[in-house]
Amino acid sequence: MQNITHGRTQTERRAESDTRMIRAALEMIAAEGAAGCSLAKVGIAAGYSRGLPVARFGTKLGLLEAVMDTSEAWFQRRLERKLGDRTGLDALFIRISAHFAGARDSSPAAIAVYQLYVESMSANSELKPRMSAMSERYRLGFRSHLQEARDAGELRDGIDIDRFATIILGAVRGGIIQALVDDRGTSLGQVENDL
Amino acid sequence: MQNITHGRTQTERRAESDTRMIRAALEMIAAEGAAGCSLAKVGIAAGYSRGLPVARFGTKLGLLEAVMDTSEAWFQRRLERKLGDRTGLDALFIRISAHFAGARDSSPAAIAVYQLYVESMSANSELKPRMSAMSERYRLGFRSHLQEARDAGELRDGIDIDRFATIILGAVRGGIIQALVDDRGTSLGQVENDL
DNA sequence: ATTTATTTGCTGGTCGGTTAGCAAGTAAAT
DNA sequence: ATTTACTTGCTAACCGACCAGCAAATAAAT
Repeated sequence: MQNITHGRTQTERRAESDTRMIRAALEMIAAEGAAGCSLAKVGIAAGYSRGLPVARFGTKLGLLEAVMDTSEAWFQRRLERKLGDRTGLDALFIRISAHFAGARDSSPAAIAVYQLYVESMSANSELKPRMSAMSERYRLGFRSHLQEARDAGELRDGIDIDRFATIILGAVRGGIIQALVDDRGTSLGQVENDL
Repeated sequence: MQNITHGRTQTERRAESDTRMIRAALEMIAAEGAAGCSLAKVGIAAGYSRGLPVARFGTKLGLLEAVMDTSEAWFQRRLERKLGDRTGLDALFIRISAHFAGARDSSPAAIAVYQLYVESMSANSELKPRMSAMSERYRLGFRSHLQEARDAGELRDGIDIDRFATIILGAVRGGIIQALVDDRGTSLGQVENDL
């Protein structure tokens, strides 16, 4: 292909408009919730027309799922980079820290995911199975480190690692949500330290 | 007043329509979130016209605040009845349990409050100060029991009761939200036990 | 290499439905 | 009779979604 002056390939165009719309949706969800993130506004905010998001994602649920895809991939990359090859309690703390970090530096992706998560509590029930799956994945992440820790003798006996993983995930989420409501990160580091 | 046949007093009429509308709003918020709770639908669901909620609460925010008033009062009564005159760790556990209990028996009031709480994370920012205040009140509730416990020597030294209260509240809320998303109360009792 | 055909990215008009809120009216209590 | 509870008619704004069609990119034909 020549790509002489300003002509981009169709694939490039599509990729750019996709990422720009997802980014716009991310910020809109983080700022105003899923309800405040309308298809039309996303298109305009991304620099296109109000019709494009529906042409691309089909329906609003489609847009939200694309948002989830992107955000989860983002967090996963970030987490794996931080984890390296650590295991056990060491890895556990890093994993906890990664959850807090996403919210602390106010990454729209992290906030948007939390927003969608809590909204799936009742509304947007179509996202609920996806959110349950995500929770279970997170929980298993904690659980695997607890397992490693127990195998390595880092954990005192008589600890139900399934329960413990659930509690950790709950506490982490509760702390983050609290910090997001009580105006963005006053005591995030504090909570993070005591776990 | 005579109240001869079937005529109720104006105050009674008003009180009944008020409570019926609040109750309808409560259930609607618990089921579909604040966005899905429209003024018109509340009026109809309460057995009146679509216009009454506006006539009574003025604006949607007014309705939501009335909902919060009712729910907080409801929880407060319930809590005080359960607490009795207990103090210290004893009271702490009861207070924790009270939070879980509200969600476990699927009381619309409790669920609606959680819904509004998490939604205030970004949307409906007009409710945010109110939610912050509520959080602080809850946190101080836990803190006071921790204080009593420390004074009574029930607590080991070197514990920052402010931090600890924050963590407890976060963990409780995280656990409840988790249970509400992951389909209503599988592991609520579990989480409750381990605190 | 140039023209033609086809696909694809993108726009904007439009429709049906829902929303919050106001204003004017009716019914009921005082 | 007058105040108060409640209903109904209405408006303007917004929503998700469908659609016809333009323009740029790609493929096929010459």
